[in-house]
Amino acid sequence: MEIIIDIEDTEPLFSQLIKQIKQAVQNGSVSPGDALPSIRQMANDFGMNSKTVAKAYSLLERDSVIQTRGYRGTFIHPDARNNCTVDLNAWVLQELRNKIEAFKKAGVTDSEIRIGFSSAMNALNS
Amino acid sequence: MEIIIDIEDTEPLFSQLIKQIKQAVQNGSVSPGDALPSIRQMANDFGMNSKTVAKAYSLLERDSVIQTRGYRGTFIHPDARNNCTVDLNAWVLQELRNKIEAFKKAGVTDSEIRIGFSSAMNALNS
DNA sequence: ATATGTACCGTGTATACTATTGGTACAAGG
DNA sequence: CCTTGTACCAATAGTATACACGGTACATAT
Repeated sequence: MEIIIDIEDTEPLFSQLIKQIKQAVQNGSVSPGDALPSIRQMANDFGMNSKTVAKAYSLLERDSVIQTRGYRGTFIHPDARNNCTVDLNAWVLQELRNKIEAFKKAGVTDSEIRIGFSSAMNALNS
Repeated sequence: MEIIIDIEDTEPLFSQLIKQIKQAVQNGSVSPGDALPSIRQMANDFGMNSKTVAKAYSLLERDSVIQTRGYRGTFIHPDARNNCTVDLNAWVLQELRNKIEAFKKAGVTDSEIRIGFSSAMNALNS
């Protein structure tokens, strides 16, 4: 598995890491069950903070691309190859587009939509 | 109809204007069919820019609280009393809350939701 | 000429928000 | 003592955007 992190890139580091790992899974560079470097290991190798790697790992686990087994380390998920093609964000995007389109047809202003979105997010966080 | 605009208030001017007019309708200070001051008139009376008043008027017309008849001026909508209780923004808020709640249950991060929202808004504007 | 609402171009400012990153500490286990 | 993953709190910098404002122009009609 070959990973290249470009600090100059505008793309966030954790996002780069996710992409690279998913690519490695799809390339076949890594197989289900393979062990991944630990969070701190990975952080040292690329000069990143361990929190940044942890963020990437937690997102990858949510998507069932990897599996964390606590102190035993992190491994490629059995169904990694399928799961890393599923794009949760694309689903979110589509759903939101439909809603926003409906709002606009009703005459709602962009500003009002944005304000409503902010309110909704705040309401669900407190 | 008595209108009071407070520049010191943090609430936007156009928003204050909308509220006051809706209140006047509900109070009965104005009745359906009554004429409203013209945009420029209203702007002069309160020392506001005419664009600010125009914004308030256009939103009120969208909500069918007032009716603009071009060069003939602006009047209170026949169904103003009912329509000014309908809150379009509340509807938007509720719809978005439902969607966001569904996203969160699926494990989508707040950040990802926000990014998806931005993307959707941009996509529908270009 | 004057008045109506509306549309387009623009400017600036202040604010609020958020993503990213970092540091520290914890429980569980070898 | 070492590792594993994870949770908490904090600071920074950058972005985005809402808001108000200005000017000009148009078609319409008195």
